[in-house]
Amino acid sequence: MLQFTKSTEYGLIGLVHLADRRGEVISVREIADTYRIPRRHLGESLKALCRAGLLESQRGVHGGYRLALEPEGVALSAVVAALEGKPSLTSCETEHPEAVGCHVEPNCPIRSPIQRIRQGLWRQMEQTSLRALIDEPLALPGAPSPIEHLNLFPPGN
Amino acid sequence: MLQFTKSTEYGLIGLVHLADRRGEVISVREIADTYRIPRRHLGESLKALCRAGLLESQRGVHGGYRLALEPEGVALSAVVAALEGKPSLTSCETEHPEAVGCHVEPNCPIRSPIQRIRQGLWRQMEQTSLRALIDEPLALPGAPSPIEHLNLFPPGN
DNA sequence: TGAATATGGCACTAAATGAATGCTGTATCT
DNA sequence: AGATACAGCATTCATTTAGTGCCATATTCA
Repeated sequence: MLQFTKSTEYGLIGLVHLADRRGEVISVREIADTYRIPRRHLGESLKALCRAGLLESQRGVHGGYRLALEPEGVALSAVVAALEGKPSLTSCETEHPEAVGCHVEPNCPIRSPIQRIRQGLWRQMEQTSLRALIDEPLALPGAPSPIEHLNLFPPGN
Repeated sequence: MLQFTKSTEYGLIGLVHLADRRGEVISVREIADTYRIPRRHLGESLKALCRAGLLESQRGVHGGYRLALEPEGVALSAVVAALEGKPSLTSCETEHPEAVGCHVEPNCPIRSPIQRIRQGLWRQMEQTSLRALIDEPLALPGAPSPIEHLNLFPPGN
């Protein structure tokens, strides 16, 4: 499904919590207890964000994490990239489609359109900062011309 | 992962193929053979799109499917909704979070922000028509103010 | 200095999801 | 009547994800 993983979800919870108390070093234990999410899993997410340079860690008794950047400088895309990789949307969007056995090429009619869709979604995440996540209604992009909506959500679903 | 399912992928391939030869009734066999994708799986996708009202079917020897609407009237969101449901992005975005055991509420700091993200992505898919998929570079939404990109794709990934 | 507590890194198991196909029925054309 | 194609549902198998185990290293404090 078109859905974030738990790793990303936990990572975002952690980031928002750390942004709220910026400057402080906060332990995984505290964050996990606050939101009652799996401590170890949250830990793995924050470790990854640390490796990605979005967090700074401090070991030892009063250790924990803190933001390495201003909330304005952290893109949602960077969080997702660190925790689940850049999305491909379709399987043939790999670097070497043949290698994974994509037989559709060169006839595939959606390869390039879907790549554009992915790029659009990705760009939107690049333009969404941690700060926007925290305190503002998501600034929706200027609307392209609307299309007719027929049977958008038919009863069967 | 943030990725379409094969069902959606196959459905989009079928839709684009049908849009290319609009008005004609084309069989699953022909489409599957053209792109060398699993016939049965493609069939299930087109069945679902038919139930959703995006396609019309004709049974019998020269049966098959054709578009029920103009390509301008088919939103990407409708296709995704028919084939994999409206995305939730996070598990707590259900109608009754308590029922699925979301303990994070009411402390969850990302519930509302992530809902906005989902809505933004969804809106973008609502504004992307089948026609746009076929023949135009994806009209990217007017860019919100860009943010600094630091460590967007660090080496670790 | 040694116990306690925190992150760092890797690996593993179990549950959930997705991909693909099997089976039976119905409609249509020749 | 027989062949072909969609309709609907179920089932099997593979992949992905969620969660945890284990051990090492760093830091604080008694």
